[in-house]
Amino acid sequence: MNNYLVHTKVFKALGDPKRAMIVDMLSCGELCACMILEKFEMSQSTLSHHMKVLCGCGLVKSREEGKWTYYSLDEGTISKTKQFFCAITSEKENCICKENTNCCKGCDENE
Amino acid sequence: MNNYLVHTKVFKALGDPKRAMIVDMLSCGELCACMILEKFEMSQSTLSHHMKVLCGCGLVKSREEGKWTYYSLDEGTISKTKQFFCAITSEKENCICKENTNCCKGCDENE
DNA sequence: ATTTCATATTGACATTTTTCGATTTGGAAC
DNA sequence: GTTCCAAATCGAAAAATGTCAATATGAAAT
Repeated sequence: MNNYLVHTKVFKALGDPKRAMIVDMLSCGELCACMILEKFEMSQSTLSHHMKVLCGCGLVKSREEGKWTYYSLDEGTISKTKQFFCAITSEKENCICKENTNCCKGCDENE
Repeated sequence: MNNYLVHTKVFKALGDPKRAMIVDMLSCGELCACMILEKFEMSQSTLSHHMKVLCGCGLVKSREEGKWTYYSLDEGTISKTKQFFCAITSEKENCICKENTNCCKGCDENE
């Protein structure tokens, strides 16, 4: 009935245009932080923060190699998020709209 | 190359678990504000604010009837958002990762 | 016209987010 | 072991967000 939090974290991450652009960039394959930074007008620490948000929600994976960090999309999270998006936007048997009154009270507090 | 803002606004709206739940509820058909309010532990003014955010990004439509306001999902926005999500997460010919350096500077300022 | 009821708006406050410059960490190259 | 460089973390400031109580709006019923 819950774990909305897990999926909405992904949406929140994609809710920032710069992060959505970073995801777009990574769609063709992994890139190191410095490559991404080159394309944007933002400080290195800000980029690092955005990457942390993207990794934190599971949308992006990171891989260290020497002094470089390579980022790439996590296909598992992507397909789960698509499923979730479809689920909440399409009619279904066991919809929460059919549950008892107050079913949603407190559903969003960490799992 | 841009209008990321239009779509990320939808993600931002879905980035709040309560709003995602509201969308889920509306997936089976329109509901009036009081019906939605019944299911949640939040004040009436807070709900009204959340509905404004959902309508503001185009995900939800509102219809007034007497003193009631009915809300329903906007299928057009839903399918456009799905398309956008697929676009930024899958490899493509004209990906921004292939564009010139600094292509993304300022792309996110209102269109 | 008054009252009632559903919803929107306002004003305030606490929390979260975005951003930066400065500093730290840790691998590579010298 | 120093130096150099990529990236992460820290600390702080500004902006945005979530929330509520109080008030306003506006349609319906009396």
